[in-house]
Amino acid sequence: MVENVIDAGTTERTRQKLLVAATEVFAKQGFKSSTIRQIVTKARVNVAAVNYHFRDKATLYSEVLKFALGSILKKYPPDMGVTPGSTPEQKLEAFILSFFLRVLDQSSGAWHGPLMAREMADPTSALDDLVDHVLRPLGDYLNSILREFLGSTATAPLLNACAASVVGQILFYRHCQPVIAKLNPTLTYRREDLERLARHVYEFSLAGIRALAAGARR
Amino acid sequence: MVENVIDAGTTERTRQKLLVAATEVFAKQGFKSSTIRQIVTKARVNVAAVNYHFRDKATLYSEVLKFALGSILKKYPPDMGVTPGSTPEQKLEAFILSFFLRVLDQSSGAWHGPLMAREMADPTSALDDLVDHVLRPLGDYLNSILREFLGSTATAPLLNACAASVVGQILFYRHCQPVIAKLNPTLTYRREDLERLARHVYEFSLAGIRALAAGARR
DNA sequence: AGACATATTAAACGGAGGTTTAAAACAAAT
DNA sequence: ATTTGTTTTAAACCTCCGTTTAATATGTCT
Repeated sequence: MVENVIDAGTTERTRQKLLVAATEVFAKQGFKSSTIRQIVTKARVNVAAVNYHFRDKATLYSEVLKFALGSILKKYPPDMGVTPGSTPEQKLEAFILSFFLRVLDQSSGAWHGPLMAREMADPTSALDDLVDHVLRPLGDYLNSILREFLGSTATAPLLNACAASVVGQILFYRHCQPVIAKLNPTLTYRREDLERLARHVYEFSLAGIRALAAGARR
Repeated sequence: MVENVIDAGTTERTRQKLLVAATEVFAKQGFKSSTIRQIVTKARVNVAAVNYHFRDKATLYSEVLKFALGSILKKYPPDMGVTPGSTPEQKLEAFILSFFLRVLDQSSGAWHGPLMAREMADPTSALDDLVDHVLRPLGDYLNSILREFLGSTATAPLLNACAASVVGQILFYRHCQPVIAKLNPTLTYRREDLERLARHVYEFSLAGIRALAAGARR
């Protein structure tokens, strides 16, 4: 049993290797379709490692989700590049761009987008944490920006509908990516492409919000 | 002919019972997580029935998808209630409302919305047909409406971006329904609610489109 | 009635998946 | 060097799934 020469002595612990490999597999295939044997093969560890270091497959998934979400908001904070004194327009544009980068970042090891998209569309028990710690604060922040456009008398349904309009335009590119790739094969998601898409959504939304603000004031 | 009491001795053929049961199971759980034994139990037929009447699980799924999509477009055609002579505004509003009804219709046996959402986010080999026969024609029709606003000189990227903005606002309510239910538990999807949401998306989008049309003309 | 195609059924097959086990390897401390 | 606790390993276990089989039932036509 001493014929193991593949790696001799990395310092990376097995647990960490499993987390990294599992993140990619879960992001690409979802919880149910991913198999423990796929994960341990990619991590180059034994089949029993998952059940030893984590209790079972579900616990591993939950740990992966927590880890991925913690790092994504650190990398692209919602208020990136703006100060409290910035204009509402600047805040909105920054929110939209950072949102685009967050969900469509394709740099290596950025599996946050696919992971969250899967969790939203096909929730596991881990969704509650996701909503409480990430999505609700994000929505509240967007609403605070929108209130600056719509005035303090704006009704909650109007605020929510506008927030949905902004976020929906962005998430479309994530949730429908397979379809978009077929309908529009030339579309890519490099940094510059995302900035162009973000600018479109910003201009489109700004006009929509201002029109509804004018309507509400009447 | 679809809604019938479950009765051991009805004249409903096994094949039809399988289609109905499979539609619900696939819509609720997705292709991979659904099992043949779940489907045949709900249909009250033998385990071998799927492989006898359809060739295998994948073919059954593909038939389910085809059947569900055929009926939904018949029920809510994209141009419902408008004539070729209608104004662009009327066409756009009709397109948005029919889209909302199509993806969020909650009448019993309406599993089209969840089915398509799953297929878009996590495609099987059936996606190709879906794109060619349903989604591409739908997109072309929306583009033809948008061209009436943006002028014949509008670039393809601008048209596509506007189409994405319109469709994205609608699909948000479908793809993120689990999250929306947690953030905004009071939101319901009765016919009147969908008409209100459609009106919001229409007004929001109309302002966005007109602003971009003005910008493009400059 | 008999003959023939079509449907249905219970049972089993083969494979894959998550998990467990028990032995071996390793590390640190005595 | 021996002990002790932790980690890794190969192998097996057991369940569930999609599919097949071979026998039985159900019609249909003459």
